[in-house]
Amino acid sequence: MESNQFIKGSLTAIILKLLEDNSRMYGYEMTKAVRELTKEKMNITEAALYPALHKLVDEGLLDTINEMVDGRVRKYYSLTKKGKKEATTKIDALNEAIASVQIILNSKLAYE
Amino acid sequence: MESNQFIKGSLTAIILKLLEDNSRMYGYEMTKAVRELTKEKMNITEAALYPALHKLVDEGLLDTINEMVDGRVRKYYSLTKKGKKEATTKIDALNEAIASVQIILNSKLAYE
DNA sequence: ACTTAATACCTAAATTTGTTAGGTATAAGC
DNA sequence: GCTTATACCTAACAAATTTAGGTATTAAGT
Repeated sequence: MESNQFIKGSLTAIILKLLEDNSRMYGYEMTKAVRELTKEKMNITEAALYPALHKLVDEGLLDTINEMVDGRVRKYYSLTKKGKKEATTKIDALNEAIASVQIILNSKLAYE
Repeated sequence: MESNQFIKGSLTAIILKLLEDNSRMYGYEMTKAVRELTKEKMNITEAALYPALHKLVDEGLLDTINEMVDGRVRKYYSLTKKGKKEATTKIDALNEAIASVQIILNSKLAYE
């Protein structure tokens, strides 16, 4: 997995989508989920993920609950009410952006 | 057009795709082409475009030729041999990245 | 007992990329 | 003479991600 440079800015939407479908997840679980779902094609690094999660908490889009599991702390994230609205907005926006990119990528663009 | 934050990193691939289809284009023309093709949904600002073009020239992926048209200089860009190879690679990579994002965005992801 | 892999959290410095906010200059339309 | 469109550009800043670590527990292998 050389690079993720193509999905810059989409990380937030991906996090929100995961939490829209799962009600609660913890960070490490998200990285595994994305790797498995995309068959190792996409890897969300923890160094990118954790700051992104903290920012979403600061913005009031996510809540957290700590739970002890097997002697380790897990920090579960879930969408706030505001987060649920934002999830819809951000996911729609990303889908539209992708649609635009695909117009460019997947057509013969003899311009003018 | 509030923001392009979703397409970060894809600008290079878009430039290469435009030049793959058109053999030569100038910067201002690229911005117009993308706006028109995406029906104003995507806007590539000149401030993002020109530095990106210069970088691709520095990397040996693009050649330039200046031409006088109506008393103004136009700088036409075209793919070098190396640029043609990179175009294929980068476009494929972006398509795969998009496919991965779509797996996440467009399915019920009850994980675990 | 020791080491490695997996789980689970995290940060800091540096880089990359893009935005914001300009600047220059010519041509065309009113 | 003023505005819009064409056509190039840069510099300062902000945002997002990468690189490169760190800490700590549990499970598995030797």
